[in-house]
Amino acid sequence: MTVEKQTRDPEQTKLRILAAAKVEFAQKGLGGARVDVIATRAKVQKRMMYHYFGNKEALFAHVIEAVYSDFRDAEAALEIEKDEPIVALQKLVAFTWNYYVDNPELITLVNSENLHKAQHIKNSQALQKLNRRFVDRMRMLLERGATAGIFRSGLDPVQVLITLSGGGFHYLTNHHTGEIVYGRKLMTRQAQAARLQFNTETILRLVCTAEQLLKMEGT
Amino acid sequence: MTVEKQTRDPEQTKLRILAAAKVEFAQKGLGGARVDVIATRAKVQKRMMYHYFGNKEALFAHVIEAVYSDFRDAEAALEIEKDEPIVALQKLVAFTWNYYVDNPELITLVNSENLHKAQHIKNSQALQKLNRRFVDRMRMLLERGATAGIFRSGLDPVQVLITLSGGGFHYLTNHHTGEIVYGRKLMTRQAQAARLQFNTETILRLVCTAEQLLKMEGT
DNA sequence: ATCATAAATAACTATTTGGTTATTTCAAGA
DNA sequence: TCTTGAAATAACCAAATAGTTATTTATGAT
Repeated sequence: MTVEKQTRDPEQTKLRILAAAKVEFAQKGLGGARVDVIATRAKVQKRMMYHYFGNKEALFAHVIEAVYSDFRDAEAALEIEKDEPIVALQKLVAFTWNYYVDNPELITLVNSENLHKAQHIKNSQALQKLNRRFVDRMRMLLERGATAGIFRSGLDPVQVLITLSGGGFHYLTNHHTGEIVYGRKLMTRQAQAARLQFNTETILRLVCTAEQLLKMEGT
Repeated sequence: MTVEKQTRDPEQTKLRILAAAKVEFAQKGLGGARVDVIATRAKVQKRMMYHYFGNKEALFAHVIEAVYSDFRDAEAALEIEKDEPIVALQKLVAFTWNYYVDNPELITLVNSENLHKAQHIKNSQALQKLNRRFVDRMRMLLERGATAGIFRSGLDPVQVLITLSGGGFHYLTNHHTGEIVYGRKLMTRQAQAARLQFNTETILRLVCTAEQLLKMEGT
């Protein structure tokens, strides 16, 4: 029987630390997270975390940046510019919602980063570039729709994006207090499906012209 | 000159602790908040906090409950049932937005409570009662509008409320990362006014019938 | 083979932190 | 006015916590 020898693998070690940190930071926030817990969960000596990442906050910054950039990469892969405007919008709303549902850490991590005034990503050039393209994609989509006469013209892509993401993000991030405030379960399969549908409707009604809405109500 | 003698005032002491706790919890979250900081800021011996509130988490629970119930009280005082539906809705959107802007602690406290799965308010009867009435007010408003033929019928008041509050809450809670994501200032006076206007528009387009929207575009 | 370097381990520490013990002081009701 | 319970103070403590020092060990290049 082989004694478990300490195989050296810096890449794997870094990834394990990052993965464990993501879970811990997402669960407790930056302030509530414990480096010992991260080390234990990563099955790594705490010292290695300091070796590879410097300190707790720098580790947090790494996690945030990775999580954000994964999100944008996935969104870019949708290639909504290839769909007709309404379908593209529906796809984007659904994608955003499903991504939040499938990656609940994203939400609590973003909240934690905001509690700290976004100081950990403030100077990330990589994120700024990713995000500029993200806004541009929405701008172009809105322009295509307006040219086709189905979207209102003059819509601010940033406002639309905030409303679009907020319709999912806000629901999910506050679902615990929400269940008390609204007196109903919010995370059942049906409730989730209902929210996605409602949010899709909200965005379409926001973006489409009144004439287009009348036309669609017929179907 | 009078030596500052220790005047006894339990009510004032409790209020000072509560006020200091609200600031500290809002600023750092439950996990990041420090009881020593709260005591210092309240100009109170730390022991008094334990005397009146038991422990850190119980104090947090008190803060959350107070903040929530202040919010609902203020909303109830609007008496939107006295206005015609569209005006009532506009008032409610504006009130909600302005309340968030004027009480930024509310937002971070709610986020923190959600990170802890709402366990501190889970059993509050008082909040449940307040909130049931809150949902009822929206339900009645939607019914009034539908009867008048200006709102769509069959709208779920909970979905509308979540979208309405989310349009403000999400914008404000994530404005730090938002400024990086969207590459623009989000908290200038103009940006704030623009967001309120946009959110009002979003809710009206969501709730009004297409015919009503066409009619309103004329003006 | 050996050597230099980075990876991994183990034990330690200064400080912080939530919470407590022990004591004094005020003020209202008998 | 005296007494009693609550309000306030001060000093203390054990556990937790982020970060370090010191040392060993595997591995790839020479």
